[in-house]
Amino acid sequence: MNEPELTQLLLDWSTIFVRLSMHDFNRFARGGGLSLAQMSVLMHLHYNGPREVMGFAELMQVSPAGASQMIERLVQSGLVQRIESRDDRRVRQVHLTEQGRQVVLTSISARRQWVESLIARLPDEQREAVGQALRVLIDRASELE
Amino acid sequence: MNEPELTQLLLDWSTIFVRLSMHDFNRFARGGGLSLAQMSVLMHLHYNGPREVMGFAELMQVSPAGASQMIERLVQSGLVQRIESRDDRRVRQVHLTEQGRQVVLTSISARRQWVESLIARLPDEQREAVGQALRVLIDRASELE
DNA sequence: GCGTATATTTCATCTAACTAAACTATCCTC
DNA sequence: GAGGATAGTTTAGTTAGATGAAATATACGC
Repeated sequence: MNEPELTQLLLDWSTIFVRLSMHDFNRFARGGGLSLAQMSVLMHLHYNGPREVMGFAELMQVSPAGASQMIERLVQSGLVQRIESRDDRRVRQVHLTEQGRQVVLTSISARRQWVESLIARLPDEQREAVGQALRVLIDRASELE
Repeated sequence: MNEPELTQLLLDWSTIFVRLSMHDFNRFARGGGLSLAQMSVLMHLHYNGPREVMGFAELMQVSPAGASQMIERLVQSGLVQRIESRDDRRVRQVHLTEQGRQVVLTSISARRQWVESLIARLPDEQREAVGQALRVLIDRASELE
């Protein structure tokens, strides 16, 4: 199998994944009283770890003022907390609170459900191969950045 | 390999995928002058096809009024168009315009880039197995809904 | 120490996004 | 064809999200 074919297969899979995931994302964000932008911040914190306020400004392509206020609203809601950096006291690291983490995990658990039911449909004789393939992808992806 | 192990592997891969994709999403949305909510609508249209205004209200968990206004702003920007349904003249199907489609494709092309560079890192002897595994996942996933 | 650069916040202000309620147009049922 | 249900829009009013400009606190270079 050549590279373009393989690339296309992985993109096809990505399409399916995005289609299934996006619905959950909207549902849990708004269902929990959060805007998409707020949920996006929480997801970033979950997947990429704590980040400075300026980091969010760059990440979300907004002004420092905008980022500061976005974080402030999330602090007010009890979903994140700001922790002063010891190295540089101008900087504040934004962390998920336990409550914030729960919001993210609830949303992600919806994904777990469809992933489980997908795995359950795999024929026994193909499980080993799928497992190996996923391991390879995960290993190689970790070298990407 | 048992189901829980396999589920975990697929979730691990999902985590990597989301982490890599989310950055592009923010960057292209705001870089193109769109809010996350607007980009989300365009993505939905791309991945799931045309949809009625009421469909968006349910999907995004907003009131019919909110959905109507959101679509109106996108129409004003030239990214989507409303087409009256022939069957039921109360209904208007929302479609991507060519311009809207380009916005989505530009954002998605960022993913193509990292997918290509990931595939390029796969050892030759594992390509066949990865290709097979992806085909299996894609086939089974299409049975999910 | 002094001047400059950086991280963040605050303020005034504008637009986006949302809701409830009232309204229009169309469909469906009996 | 009258009455009620459904799809969507409009309006008035609220909150979130954005900006630029000014303020504060801290760090860094010389």
